[in-house]
Amino acid sequence: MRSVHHPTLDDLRLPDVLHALSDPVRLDIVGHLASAGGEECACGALCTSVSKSTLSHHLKVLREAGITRTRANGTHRLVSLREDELEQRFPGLLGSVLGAVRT
Amino acid sequence: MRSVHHPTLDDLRLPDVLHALSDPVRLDIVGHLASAGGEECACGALCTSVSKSTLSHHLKVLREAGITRTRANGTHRLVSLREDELEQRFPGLLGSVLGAVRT
DNA sequence: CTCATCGTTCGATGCAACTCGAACGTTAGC
DNA sequence: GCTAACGTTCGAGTTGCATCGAACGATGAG
Repeated sequence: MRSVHHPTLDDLRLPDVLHALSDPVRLDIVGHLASAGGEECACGALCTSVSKSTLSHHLKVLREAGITRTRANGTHRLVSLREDELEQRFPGLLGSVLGAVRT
Repeated sequence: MRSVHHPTLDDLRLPDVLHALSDPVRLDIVGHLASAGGEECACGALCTSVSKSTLSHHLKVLREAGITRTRANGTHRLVSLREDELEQRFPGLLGSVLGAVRT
């Protein structure tokens, strides 16, 4: 597959991150990823409420905002949270969002 | 003046708060309010890069998301952050955003 | 090689958001 | 009252975003 682009930490911008997190579907995806802890979550398992093209779009938004990392594994993709990196770039942000999402 | 509506803490929703914070102009406004500490900031002093109608729109978005409080004082309005209430509803969220905005 | 699976991309659609200027209250002061 | 200052609301224009189905590539299995 063609390798997908992941922004570096310095390229992350706060408005983009907040915008990526402001959509209920994406917030749900991030919540699932967080509760999975490590690296996993094939795309199809992340959200069943939207079509696969819509899901692909949301994963792209999250990836380009720097929130998730996607790597290929055979015919499917594994998506994971860039939790440690985000903590370094925007300390406490993801943690507080994840805390708030469980309400 | 007709009193404006402010949502109660229970009515605040995370996606709305994140969306309100995802716009650079509004993020700038929130940053100014935070650096002011207490209650002040007449609307006109918050942002000079947009027209007054646009500024009014952004302040409405912030207010309806539960991020700011607006009260009338004669011919102008005083806007303040609902910092303590937000901390209670979404612990750590506003603090981490304010920390990230100073970058 | 062929085929099924998984995900991306494309094109289109509908809706929401940002922006502005103009017009409209509201209020304070004269 | 009249006027000036401040902010909101309205109408309009432009843009961006979420969503879907269909078509396309890439990969592993048989």
